[in-house]
Amino acid sequence: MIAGRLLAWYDLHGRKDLPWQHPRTPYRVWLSEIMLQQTQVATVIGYFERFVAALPDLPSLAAAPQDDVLALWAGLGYYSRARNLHRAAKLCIERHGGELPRDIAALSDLPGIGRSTAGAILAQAFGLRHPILDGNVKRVLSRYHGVHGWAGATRTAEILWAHAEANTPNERLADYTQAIMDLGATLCARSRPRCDACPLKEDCVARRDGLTVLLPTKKAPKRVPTRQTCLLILRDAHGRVLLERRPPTGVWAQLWSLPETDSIDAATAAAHKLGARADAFAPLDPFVHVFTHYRLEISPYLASAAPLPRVADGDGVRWCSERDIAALGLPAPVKKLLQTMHGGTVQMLGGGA
DNA sequence: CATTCGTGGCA
DNA sequence: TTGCCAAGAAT
Repeated sequence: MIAGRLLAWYDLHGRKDLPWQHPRTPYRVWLSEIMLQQTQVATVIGYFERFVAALPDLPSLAAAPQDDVLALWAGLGYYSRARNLHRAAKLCIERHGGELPRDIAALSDLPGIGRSTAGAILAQAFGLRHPILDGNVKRVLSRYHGVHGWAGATRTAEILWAHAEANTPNERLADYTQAIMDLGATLCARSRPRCDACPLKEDCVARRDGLTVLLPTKKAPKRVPTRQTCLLILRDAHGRVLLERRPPTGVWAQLWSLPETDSIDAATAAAHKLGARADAFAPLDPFVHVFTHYRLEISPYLASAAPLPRVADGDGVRWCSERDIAALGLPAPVKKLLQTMHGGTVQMLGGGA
């Protein structure tokens, strides 16, 4: 059971001078919880003090013009929080006699109050036994219990909520709730946690297994598709290279680039269509170019080529010297490929180090 | 389940 | 400098 150790630690090191703790009225706790959503304590304090100075209780908030509420919120961001807060205050006047309800369902039904915020209000304002699961608690619990998986996934969230529920004590709910958040905000920080000073270090799974840097699990980046293509370097007797203007749409639109084919089998025909005779394509080292939305595996092929007698007249196709190429706007990976080749360091597949 | 919503701090 | 992300909830 971690509650005892957390409370003992909180008594010595916890934050007990936050403005919403004195006095700790339901209205002030609620307001602070909304302001603290996705926002750090240091940022909130000034806004909180100005807000409660202007609107000290729930009825005054409910009666205030929306412009006044938004003005007090200006700069804090996530302005739907302010609109929801205002709406919820009016709903409390209508439904709950001008007070916040002590019932988890009724509380969660108010706009802007989800499961975690409702739990925080009930525990801190009323001393009721309800767990919370904010970012700090997710970090503490995923490390302490060794829970893998992104917290946004349904299954992981279920596990973390179950731990949060099981760890919640029957007494000192306000202090316990503040304690586990304080631990997450100070010692059990995202980077460089201070495990040596942690009251839970003796049986923390992440610390035992050296997993503090891996937990909590980050959201897996979206898998970007991989595409493959062949770029043809057709070089004539003068060292010139055949370039082709790319189509008006798609990647590298309208830039000059190397001729492109889906597979090397189509290379000879593609070259002929562009007005060049070439065969014996030699593979160079493939490389990867990463776009925001996909990664492109590029397989370059080199061949000696000659312009056909009926060579294309330059519209969309041209033979370029090294100097010509330098003056054109080539895609970065194509430019690099040609520079590498001209530099003489090009590696043939299977022949290099 | 992914996206959107604001701003400031920090690596 | 850029990217990540911090006391989430609504859609």
